[in-house]
Amino acid sequence: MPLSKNEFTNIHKPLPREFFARPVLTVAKECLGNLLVHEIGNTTLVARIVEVEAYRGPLDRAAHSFGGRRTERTEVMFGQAGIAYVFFVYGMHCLFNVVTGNRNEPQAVLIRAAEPQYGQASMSSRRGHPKDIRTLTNGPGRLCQAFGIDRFYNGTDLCRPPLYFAQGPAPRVIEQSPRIGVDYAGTWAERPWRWIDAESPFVSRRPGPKGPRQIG
DNA sequence: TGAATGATTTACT
DNA sequence: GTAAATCATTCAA
Repeated sequence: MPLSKNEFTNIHKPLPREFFARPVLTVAKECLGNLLVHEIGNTTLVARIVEVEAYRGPLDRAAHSFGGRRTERTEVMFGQAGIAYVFFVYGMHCLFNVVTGNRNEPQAVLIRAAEPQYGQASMSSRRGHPKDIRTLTNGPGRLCQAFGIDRFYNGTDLCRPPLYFAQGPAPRVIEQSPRIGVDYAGTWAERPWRWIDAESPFVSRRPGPKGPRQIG
């Protein structure tokens, strides 16, 4: 669905730092529907966020900052909100997060999937022209590749170009479920800290055995 | 200095 | 459904 004229005018207005300087569970849910914008080369890439996860900090076994672990990699999560936390995993993929909360609260929102709005051809090219356009951006690694987000964006400010968030249309129905791929975190992995736009075909995984829970 | 491993994706049975 | 790809980060020694 294309953006309305009003939504289009918002594309060049980055969300302010105050949006991110709130508890991670709040920010994660409110990221849904907002736009991820990347001005790269002569192209502007825009996609509507439809799937996120919260990584809550020292008490969350699934978070890199579990136990207050502060290393070169996790350092940006201890800083101010609105900064990118991008890390490299499995020897081949980058994952994109935005830091939330106050300083010294090492928490972040993982952006897992989005719906392309503008610059789809550029995304497709970067992804190797897949047949199914959903695979352009329906996973955290795929989204990074489509958007040209690499590890060098770690620590950059997301409250200004070239990479930033903008206001977009909120989902009509939001569902939540356990986070993906963090079973090792035990019962903390079962906390329903994944949120999706229930009506989006770009969500990375369909409802699990028990299914996500509708919350509005 | 070395070994283990991972907030994934892809190809294949 | 399962397995391979592939390397920065982490921690132990």
